[in-house]
Amino acid sequence: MEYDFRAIEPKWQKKWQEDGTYRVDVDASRPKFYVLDMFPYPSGAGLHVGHPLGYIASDIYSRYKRQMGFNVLHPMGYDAFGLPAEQYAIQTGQHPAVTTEENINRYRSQLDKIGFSYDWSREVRTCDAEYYHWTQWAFLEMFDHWYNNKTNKAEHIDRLKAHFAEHGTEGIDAAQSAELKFTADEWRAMSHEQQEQTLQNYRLAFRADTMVNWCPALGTVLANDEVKEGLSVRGGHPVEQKQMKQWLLRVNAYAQRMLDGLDSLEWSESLKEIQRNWIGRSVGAQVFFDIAGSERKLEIFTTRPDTIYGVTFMVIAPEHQWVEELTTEDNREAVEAYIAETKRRSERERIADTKRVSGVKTGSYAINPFTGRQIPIYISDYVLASYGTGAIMAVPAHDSRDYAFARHFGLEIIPVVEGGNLEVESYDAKEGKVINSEIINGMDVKDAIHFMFEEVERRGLGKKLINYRLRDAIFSRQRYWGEPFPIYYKDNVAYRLKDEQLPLTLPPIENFGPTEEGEPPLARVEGWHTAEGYPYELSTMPGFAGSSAYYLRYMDPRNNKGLVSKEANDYWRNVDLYVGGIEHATGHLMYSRFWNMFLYDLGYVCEQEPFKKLVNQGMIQGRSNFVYRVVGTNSFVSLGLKDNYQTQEIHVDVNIVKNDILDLDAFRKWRPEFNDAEFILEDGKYVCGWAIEKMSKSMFNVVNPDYIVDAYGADTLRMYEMFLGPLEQSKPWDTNGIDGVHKFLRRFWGKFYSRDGKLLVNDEKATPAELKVLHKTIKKVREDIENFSFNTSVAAFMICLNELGDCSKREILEPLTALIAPFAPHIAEELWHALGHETTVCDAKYPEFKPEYLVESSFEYPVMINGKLRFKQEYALDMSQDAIIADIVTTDGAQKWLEGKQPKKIIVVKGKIINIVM
RNA sequence: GCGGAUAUGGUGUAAUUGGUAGCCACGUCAGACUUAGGAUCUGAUGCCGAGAGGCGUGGGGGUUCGAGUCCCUUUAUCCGCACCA
Repeated sequence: MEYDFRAIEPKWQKKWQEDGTYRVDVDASRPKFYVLDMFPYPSGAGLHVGHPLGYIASDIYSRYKRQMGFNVLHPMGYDAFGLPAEQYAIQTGQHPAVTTEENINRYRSQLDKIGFSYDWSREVRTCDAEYYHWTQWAFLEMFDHWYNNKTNKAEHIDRLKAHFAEHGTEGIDAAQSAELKFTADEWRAMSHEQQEQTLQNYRLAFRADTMVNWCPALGTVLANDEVKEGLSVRGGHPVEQKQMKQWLLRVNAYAQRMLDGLDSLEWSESLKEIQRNWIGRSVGAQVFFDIAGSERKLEIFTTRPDTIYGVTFMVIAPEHQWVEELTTEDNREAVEAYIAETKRRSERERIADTKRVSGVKTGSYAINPFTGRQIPIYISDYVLASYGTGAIMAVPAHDSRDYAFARHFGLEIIPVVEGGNLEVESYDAKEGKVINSEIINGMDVKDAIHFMFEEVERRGLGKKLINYRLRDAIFSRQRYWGEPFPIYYKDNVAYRLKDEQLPLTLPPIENFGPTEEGEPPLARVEGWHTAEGYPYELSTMPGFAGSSAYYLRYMDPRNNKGLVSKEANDYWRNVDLYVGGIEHATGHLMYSRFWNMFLYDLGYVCEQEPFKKLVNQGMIQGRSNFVYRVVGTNSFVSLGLKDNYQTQEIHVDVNIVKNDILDLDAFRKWRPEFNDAEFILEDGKYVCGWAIEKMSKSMFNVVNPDYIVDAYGADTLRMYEMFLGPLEQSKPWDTNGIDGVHKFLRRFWGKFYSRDGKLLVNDEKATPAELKVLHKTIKKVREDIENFSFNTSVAAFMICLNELGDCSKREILEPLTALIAPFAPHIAEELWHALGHETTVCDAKYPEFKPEYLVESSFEYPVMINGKLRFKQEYALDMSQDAIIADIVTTDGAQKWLEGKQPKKIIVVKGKIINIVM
């Protein structure tokens, strides 16, 4: 009987679904394990062969953990709100809800064919009202809370109000947009509107005027992680800086906790490093500089207070709030021109020529608080309004940017640290002896920095400050297809809806574009206001809103009283294993951690970190194939002969090429213009060229998993994707090796059934050699699964089969079937039943490794390492196989050690001792 | 510029973690069976060399009895951040 995967796979998929094999529930009697995939955005293109890579790996791990006796939560859902669906809607007029539904159905049918062990009863979709109810709820909780730096957690806004009423800002250390100071009397004297305005300075979800990334082409603002090199990540449209009133999340409040939390996580070092960079903690000093002839003090931030004696000028950003004030009459024209030009240049242009030095004098002077000297204040776009205070003290001798600026404008350069050659470049290193600096002369730079932190505070010039590059997340999008804000406005004050008014559902709409006045699409909806007629917020939430807490919702997806019940959360706690792409490092993975920590502060969840262990699967690139058309003809020349002709390279659909050999008939049928194509073959074959490129429709290199499943079966697809190489590594999809894996499954089948369909399995006793092969495989595969080294475990299965020869003994095959089940669940299920089992193989105990089968003799043996003898307890796995037993010991150390001892064996390789067996 | 990662046959990769480099596959070659093969099975296959033998883990150096693995240096590729004061 042949291995008929086309019959087997649908049969078991149907059975699993009918039986609810993968349904899980809270079960206090068993340990839990939570395995999560990053849920997909259901795009119109469907899944390609790269998407399931991570899903297969996590599925193998889930199934393995389940067989190990864990109660495994392994859910799946859809991140269904988002820009592409809306863009598509604008183009076609189709409602995003309709296209999203279609896409989801397509995804589901593709996923189902691969045999995943998802508990689909827990499916969530971020665009369902019953789901985004809890996204809105979490937002309102943030609106109602502020961050207390003293207790280091979020607290209710009412406590803050009460404090203000009694003590004003005295004694408050809060995460805030701007540092405010007022007394209780002043607070009480404020109008309601003013008080609300003030509270926005503290709320964790707040509304503020900020500089935002505005993308005119998309008609919306974008978060920092949605912009790359001045272009939008989605669509690649130019992005400009613009002042707008927006909702924001005070992510910055959690910067330190998010930084500290990284140490406890089992994430790759590179991913943690990306997050550390993104948080961008830097310790420095806030220093106020007096301005000549003004009451004002110019606030700057510096990490190098030790160089303050070398400050010869100041620079403020073109967007700095005091630009106007600091500009003197005779410089006004030049300053205005400079600012106009800066505005005209896009963010992208600014980034592109960072080498260009530009700037303009304000005409004002600051006073160096340590030297008392007057120094000019400049405006330049190399200082960013968004970092620190938007103003710097310039030390041209020890900062390369200040150096370039000083050189360009002929400003003074005073060295204050010994080292480097200031004729050529600045000396930026934080090491050396301080000079020309009165009170700190002769100190080492590192000591001087610490000394100056204290000195600045002693003199009342400022204080030591920790600055984070992580910025508060802009939370509103001027779009339709997202979660509505449960917010309405009255007298220009934002109010929240009551919990029982949630969810505020997204109203239907026909025209998805912005209005003529440039307002978001929701402005078109008549009746988009409360019962009393107060207008709702018009923008919607960004893509990351829905994905920030979805892992919590899976724990209790149908709960209509809360995001997740305490019971469910106490049991499932957090995600033990999270598998997904590294592209979410600074987006989703940051926001989720923030969101989770916030809910943790409020006591809704019991774990501070959402994702304990995280594995980033590599990207699967496309492998394109080419044919070579002889120029001016319709004949195509095979790769090896193409140099004899003048040819033109044409992408050919990889689905009609196998092992780089072109299917000629399929090619002729592929496109009308190739109907009468002729071929110049080598060895009777047409060999195609190839290249590694991004998987995309236009390169005809997209491989649909459905196609692989139809041709080889889901089990082959699963094992082959794992066999391709290490999970974390990016690699091109290449179907060339798939036959090997498929052949392996056929041979595995062949152990159970003869060609004429007779069951070969017998109850003969297995030999020690066969048991050794089996247990060697069990040991290897179990270790590999724990290490996410799935490619080597697939290889181990193949070796096992090679070594077993024609053994068809139940004693061997039964554990082997259970062992392979996570990788190839369909064939394993079929064969498991052929062995006479009634229950599903998913619950078969995962075979245990018994070392006694591997060991002929177990002993401690010494190994020569760097002339020292080290003892190792090891299993003697073929240790002596090809080694030579030496008669004479040649190494001095070994000879000394061996005096008076009787070694059994001395293993020598090429005349050198490898180990000594006593 | 800063930070991180990677580099092994014609290809994807493996290496008991410092101990015989190239496991397992793909591909290629040869053979068997077959009307046939893009099926199946068997064998060979790092490179040079007829052979003995020599050379081999991006390049150069070092530590070691012994290095793909550790150290220094250099090159290339990929990824992240980037006027962050």
